[in-house]
Amino acid sequence: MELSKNYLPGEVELKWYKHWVDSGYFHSTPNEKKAYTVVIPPPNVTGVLHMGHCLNNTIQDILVRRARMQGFNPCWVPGTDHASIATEAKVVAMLRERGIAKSSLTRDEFLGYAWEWKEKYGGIILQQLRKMGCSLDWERTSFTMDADYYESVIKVFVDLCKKGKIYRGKRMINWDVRAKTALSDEEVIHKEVAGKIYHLRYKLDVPGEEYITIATVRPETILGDSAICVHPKDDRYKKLVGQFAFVPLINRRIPIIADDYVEIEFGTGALKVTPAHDMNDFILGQKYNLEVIDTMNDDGTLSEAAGLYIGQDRIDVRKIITKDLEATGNLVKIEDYTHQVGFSERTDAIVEPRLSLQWWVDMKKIAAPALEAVMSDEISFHPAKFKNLYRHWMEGIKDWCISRQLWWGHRIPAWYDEEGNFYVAHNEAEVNANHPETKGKKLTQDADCLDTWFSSWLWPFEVFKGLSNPNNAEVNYYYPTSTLVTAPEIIFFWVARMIMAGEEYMGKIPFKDVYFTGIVRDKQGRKMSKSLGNSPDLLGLIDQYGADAVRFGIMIASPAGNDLLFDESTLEQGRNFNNKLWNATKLLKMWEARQNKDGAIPEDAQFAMDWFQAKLTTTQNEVDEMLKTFRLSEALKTIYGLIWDDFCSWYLEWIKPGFEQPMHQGVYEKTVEFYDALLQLLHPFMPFITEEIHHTLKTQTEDLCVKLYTPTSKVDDAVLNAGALLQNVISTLRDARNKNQIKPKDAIELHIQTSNNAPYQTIQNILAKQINASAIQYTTSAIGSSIVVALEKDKFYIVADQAIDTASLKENLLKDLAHQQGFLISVGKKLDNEKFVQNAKPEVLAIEQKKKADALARIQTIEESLAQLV
RNA sequence: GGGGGCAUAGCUCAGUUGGUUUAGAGCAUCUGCCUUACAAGCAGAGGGUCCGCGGUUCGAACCCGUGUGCCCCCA
Repeated sequence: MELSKNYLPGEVELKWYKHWVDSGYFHSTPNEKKAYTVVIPPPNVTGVLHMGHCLNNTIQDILVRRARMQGFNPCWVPGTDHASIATEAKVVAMLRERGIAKSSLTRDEFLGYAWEWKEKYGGIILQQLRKMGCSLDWERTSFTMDADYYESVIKVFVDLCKKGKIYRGKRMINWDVRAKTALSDEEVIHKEVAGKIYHLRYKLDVPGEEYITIATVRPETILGDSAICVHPKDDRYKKLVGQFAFVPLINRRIPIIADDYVEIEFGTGALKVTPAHDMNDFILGQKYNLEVIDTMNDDGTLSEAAGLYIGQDRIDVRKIITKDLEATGNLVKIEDYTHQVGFSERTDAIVEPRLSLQWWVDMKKIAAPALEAVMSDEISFHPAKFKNLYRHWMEGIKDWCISRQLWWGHRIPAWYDEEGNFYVAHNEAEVNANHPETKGKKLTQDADCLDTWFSSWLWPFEVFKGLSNPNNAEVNYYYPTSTLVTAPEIIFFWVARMIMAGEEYMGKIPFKDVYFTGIVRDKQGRKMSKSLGNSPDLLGLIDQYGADAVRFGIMIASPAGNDLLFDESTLEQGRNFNNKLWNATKLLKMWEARQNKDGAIPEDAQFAMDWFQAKLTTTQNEVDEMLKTFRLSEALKTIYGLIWDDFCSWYLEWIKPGFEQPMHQGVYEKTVEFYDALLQLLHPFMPFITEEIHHTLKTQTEDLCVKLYTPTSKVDDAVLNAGALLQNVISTLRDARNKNQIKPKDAIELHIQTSNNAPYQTIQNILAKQINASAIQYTTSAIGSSIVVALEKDKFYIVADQAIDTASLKENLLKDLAHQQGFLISVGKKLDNEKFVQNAKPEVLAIEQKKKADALARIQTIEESLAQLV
């Protein structure tokens, strides 16, 4: 079979993914093996694959594939989140394009369109995950609005109400005037905005005093003012406290109060208090029992209560009222002022603080066990630094507003009678049963839906129907899950709440390890986002480089818990690595055709094999350890180095036969075995190419995907050291050749001066091949007209048909000498220090003494070499 | 304003309870090679005030304090 010049990923990837799925390798059912469960952080049903997903799911796939090869029964559950706000926005936009206004539809009609949209466009992302090679169990795809799942969400709501952990309350909330919904704090994005601060004077109802001047960034809200507040220690205003002033334009008489909340230095030191439209003012209003005047409608226009500008948008009103205030002489001045403004994460509308009757989860009542689980390391965070962040948030936790003014989602199971009483139950019949007085009365269900996170917090157990079908065999087998892989930005939205729900409903934590990925940023360190347009087209990249190369590129640059700056050059590196693997395969296939069964395995090849076996085992153990501690990026780097440097650059060159010479069968077969072991180690990271080469090398009885990885035995350190010596000698002599401008094609003669020939004799054939030496001899004295190189305690003389550059040779030796002498001094300082000798551990002392002896020996070798040069 | 994190080579990062050579890797750079798997390659090299200052210690990239700069979360 002729292999192509370069590796071509396209067809290979399609072929193997289909084969894996058809073979049922990704499907899991409970069995006698140990489960390794991962639930995917469900992407929004509206989502398309981006770099964040790519990183996140590559990591999960690495863990899951590794577990599969280690003999676990892995189950990686796919699914999507109904994403109430995002999906509803998409559907509204689609309807608008068709000329249909949401307001013209009934709830059921709208939901009809929404489901239609979901079936047609939703979940594209799940198809895209297949392209990446993700070994998800596709027979278990879940959706947060599946019928059972929906029931469970309702059940949890009713249950928490019964337990008094959900309440209904009027609170200041973040209002999205475009989506006409409340937002949780986490859905508000604060941005710095260049605005203005307006100084306005209010006429005083005090004889002899004319005005008091306040400073505000929101002049349009003065119509809702119900007080002016100053600091009690502010001498400028002391005499005014307890007096009254008039709100300009409408002449409402409001009190002047004092509270140390006010900053004396800020603005004029006098604050207008608008309890209905500012979080802090609301708190002040409650404290001083001030009137709450809600001057805004739910669409951001001014309400009847404002008295003026009714029906006009608050942003337009700001301009108009400024002019009117100027006309009446109430405007003192306008200054530039930069401040934080909240924007809706979904609609980008300026968020308005607004009073509203909403449903809340009393977080203090459910947070304690979830905090304890993480602080006691029952759940481990990787990296651990996120523990602090988590503790801080959990200790200062605030109640969770869970109602959203949307139709797409889980409708709140509360019914109101005409007197405004409300009843929570699974359905209307249950309301009637529990409250006989409601029979025959007209009941109306709450129009709102629950926050999306109120359903996704059940994900780790409800994907196994842990709540809709309690104690079923699957949830008992798969729950708690093993590892959660997610972005640190949703530690509070999702991770913390899943832990709470797990404790509350399963009585068990939902996962043992949480691996926080970094955030994917562009080369300039900016977060990837649609608006910046700096998010690359992932499927295009997969087409261009291959899925394995994309996986490689994103993992190699991805230190645990640190953000990664995405740069396409790492994908190129991944593609080059594919090609390297492919070319090594081509080399082996060439050797396969030229085997020789006669005689024993040559001594130098045997040495190379022993060395690589030891190297492989050592590295396998290192990689095991790294993966156990979630250092995935380091593990990949280690495997990359093992394959490229140790296997390809050293080992294959060492066993390479002369031109068109055969290779001993024993060597060939062992080499194929080595390569297969390397492919297995790499498989979780780069599944496609490894599977392909696994089958190209020879006829296999099983697929690499499910081949069990067996832990390896002990390592022979002596052979590792011998290999390191050989590498060191080769590199040093190649450097000497280079520096003396000996052409690669020109052969040299090498004379070694050493007190112990033995270590060199086993490796001398390889050495000769690697430095292009026609002969290697041993000598007890200096060789004239040669290039001398000092290494350890030994000297090497290179004889070549080449003028010797004594000057550069001398320079190199002197440089080395200076280094060794400097080193000797630093070691000497320690050893001459009595306190060091007294206090240091014996093994540390021994090391220092050996360092000193080695340095002295090396200095002697170098000095002798220098002497010979003159 | 409150909290958390980071600072090591041009870039991205390792550096595992303070001592295994006056700090390592990959990428990038430079030099020489179209050497019979691979120029998407091979061989080799150069490159660092471990952010500044102070302290603890026989010994600090590592521990403590402080300053500076950057990032994130919350208000």
